[in-house]
Amino acid sequence: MVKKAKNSPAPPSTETSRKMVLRVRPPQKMKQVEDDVIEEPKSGKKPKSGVKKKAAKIDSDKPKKPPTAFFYFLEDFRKGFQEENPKVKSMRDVGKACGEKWKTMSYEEKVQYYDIATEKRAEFDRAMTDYIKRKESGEDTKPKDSDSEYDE
DNA sequence: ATACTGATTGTTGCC
DNA sequence: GGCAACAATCAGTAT
Repeated sequence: MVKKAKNSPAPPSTETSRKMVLRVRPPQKMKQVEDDVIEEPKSGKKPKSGVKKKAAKIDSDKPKKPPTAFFYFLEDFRKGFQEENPKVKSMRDVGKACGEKWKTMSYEEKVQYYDIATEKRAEFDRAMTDYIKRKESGEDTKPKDSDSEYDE
């Protein structure tokens, strides 16, 4: 008996029809106004599969995708894992262990993280809207406060 | 020394 | 319905 492999992680009633406007990739080719332009500071690596380009992410203004429930679980799991496995080095090993345990977790246990992720997504949605609004409003990134250009 | 990789699952958007 | 790509993290590896 291999136990029911299908855990059926189907939330009874949490998020089903959530028409979130989380647009990670603009489907339509916008004007693509190269204002700030995505100028890769590096050799010009663009995100392919397994994207992980760190360093010099100028898009600090752009709200990135919020971590999923699994990621939140990872954060917590990582701490405990490192304590019991100080020899473990990076997330690779932890991730595997975490993923394994994640599958063994019950929905009730996972739902906690799901809830967090859901909230984060909502917040992200708002952040994105605000970001877009701000951008359309005319991205006024002027770190120069004080220094009144107008002489009063 | 710096940039990138790998591994995990979830979420999301388009075709 | 399914795929592709991206989200964090961190040590290790490659140039």
